[in-house]
Amino acid sequence: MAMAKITMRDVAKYAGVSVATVSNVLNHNDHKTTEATRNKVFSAVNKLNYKMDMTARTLSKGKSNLIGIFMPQVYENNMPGTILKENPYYSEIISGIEYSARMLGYDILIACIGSAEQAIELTDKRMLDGIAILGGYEEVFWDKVYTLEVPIVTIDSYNHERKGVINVGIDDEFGAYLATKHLLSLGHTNIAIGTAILDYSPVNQQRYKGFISAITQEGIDIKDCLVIEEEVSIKGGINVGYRLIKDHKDVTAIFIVADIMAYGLMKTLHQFGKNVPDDISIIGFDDLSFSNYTIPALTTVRQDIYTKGIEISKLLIGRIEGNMELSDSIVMPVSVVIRETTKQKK
Amino acid sequence: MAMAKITMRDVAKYAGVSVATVSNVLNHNDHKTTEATRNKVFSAVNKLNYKMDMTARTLSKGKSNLIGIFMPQVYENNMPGTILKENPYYSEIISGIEYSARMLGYDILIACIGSAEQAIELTDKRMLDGIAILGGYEEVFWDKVYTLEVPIVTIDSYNHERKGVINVGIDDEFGAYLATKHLLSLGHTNIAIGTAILDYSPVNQQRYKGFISAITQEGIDIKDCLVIEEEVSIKGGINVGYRLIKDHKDVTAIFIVADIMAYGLMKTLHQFGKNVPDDISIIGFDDLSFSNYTIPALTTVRQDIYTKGIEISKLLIGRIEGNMELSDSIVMPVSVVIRETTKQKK
DNA sequence: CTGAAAGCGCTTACAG
DNA sequence: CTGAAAGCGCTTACAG
Repeated sequence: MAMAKITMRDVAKYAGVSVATVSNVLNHNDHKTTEATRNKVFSAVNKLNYKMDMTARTLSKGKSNLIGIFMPQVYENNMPGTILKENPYYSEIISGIEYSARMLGYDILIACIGSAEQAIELTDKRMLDGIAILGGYEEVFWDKVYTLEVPIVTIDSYNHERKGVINVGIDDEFGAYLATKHLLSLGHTNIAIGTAILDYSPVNQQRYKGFISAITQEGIDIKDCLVIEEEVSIKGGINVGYRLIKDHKDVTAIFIVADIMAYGLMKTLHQFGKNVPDDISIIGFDDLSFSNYTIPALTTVRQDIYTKGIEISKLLIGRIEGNMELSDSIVMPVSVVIRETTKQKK
Repeated sequence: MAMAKITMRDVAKYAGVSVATVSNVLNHNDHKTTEATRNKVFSAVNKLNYKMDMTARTLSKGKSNLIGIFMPQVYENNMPGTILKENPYYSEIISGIEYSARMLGYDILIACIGSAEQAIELTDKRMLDGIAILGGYEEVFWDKVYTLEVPIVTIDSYNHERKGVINVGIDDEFGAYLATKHLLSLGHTNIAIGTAILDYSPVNQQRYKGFISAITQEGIDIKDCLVIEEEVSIKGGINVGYRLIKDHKDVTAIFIVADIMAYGLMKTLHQFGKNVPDDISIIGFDDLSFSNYTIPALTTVRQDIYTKGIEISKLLIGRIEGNMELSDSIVMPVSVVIRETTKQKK
């Protein structure tokens, strides 16, 4: 039953040429072959339904055409999980990375990693041509990962420059500024911010800066603004809600740094009988595809997550292939999309 | 800068043994080596920080320890996307597959595929040891894919048996039966079902059967029940809502076959000023992690998606490794979780 | 332009 | 128990 595998040898024999020539034809080293030879080879390939063995090619070229997408292994309720499962942001971005990589001739290996060592090991043992790293990690993680000699692209990182790593990010500060401006323009003055733990999140430090600029620019004392730091997840958003309800009945608007947190926040506010946006206006960040469908629909800062994924592959592969023009870090645009969770202050 | 790669040769030399012996030690062919030899080898491995080159190993063993997760390439608004991005069901299941595979020593390659040929090509060229196929496809797709000689596990398939392929599924019929029973127990008699296009979805044919059983058992004429067929997505759910609003003001409860559709349905009903559950009760299917946080929280049929992913890897790898005891198709349990979208009929 | 040969880093009979 | 050698299916100088 198991048919013998068709190799280049078979193709070579069938076409009446050498294995080296088949290789040259298939690798489009056209200056090394004549058209007649190429035709013979291609027709043999079709006839025999030959498929290149990427494993052999990888071993011999030292290049796998495989890129790794690494993301943090997380635990909730003691169950191992992944950021993939927790936050649709990652599904959307991976979707873009995969599509674009495939178009460029690369396959995707995904893995959740608990340490830099795991990332390094996988990269080495699978001979990955490059890796994209999703999620936030501590400084020491990056120090280790950066010893890898393959191209790396980080996403939303703020400390890549020192190592010459490429990053695909957005203007977090400006996005937060716009969000806060929007709240301000609606007449709100008692505005809170719901954010990730700032000490651990450079991204959110940027967003907080944007928040401060807008607030300060309006002549409001930033010290009067409530800052609530919680985990970036639905549960984190729920907690933001509790803390808001508990002591701060005077807050009329909140900028919350992730749509996923906004979902949790809305849930808590609803539980406590608060109406959004009548009692409190909310603006999120990300514009996850679901945000258009919450009730009420979430006003948020939009970033084009899928396109971000596409750019990640383009840059990473650009660098892998030595195309340095394509290999600079990029900052993608943000904009606010106004839906139903923000409203003029009463 | 680029350090020379450490290979088995280096380890062998350092340990003062042959490459074959290193290989035997590392592959735990313990009956072929003495403890003393093993110790020498392991300490050389540590000393040199040797990492097995999986590419070489794959080529030589014909086994990659790589498994493929394939899912459909979809398009929305002419943009290429993936089911990953559209439906959290897939993120959750992939999360489980990845975790379990990793624990068992396998890595994961993901790819969106537009045809059976792509699946076959990837499997061949990457020498995948086995594949998990997510999503629904036409008969002809399966006919082609089943020519592959590696183990395959399908998810929620109803036509795998003829080919001896393993499947991980749930009791769709029973789940739907329970859902409908729940609605019935609340006094509803005019119950609709929102489903995928039945002709294309064996899974939903099963669910429809469960719906029919419950309805019929109650003495209600199934012909009086509204059946609305739409795509499984938020947009599909929105359309279910439109169609429900348009002509069927007498329906007081609906069973909708996917939580993701329920989200869209709730959105439409809200837009038209219908209150859930006061005006209409909704029960979904899946229990996506977000379903606990919709407003109101969604009553639904729970399946443990993450665990399903874990089982998929276990079965697939079990079969890859020839452990046939572990290799039967399994049907995982379902249960209804009552939250806030269903209510006693007024 | 084409081919013979060595090499990529492993594994696996086979001899000893 | 250990090692020399062939082989997995490619690519890549090198000769011709």
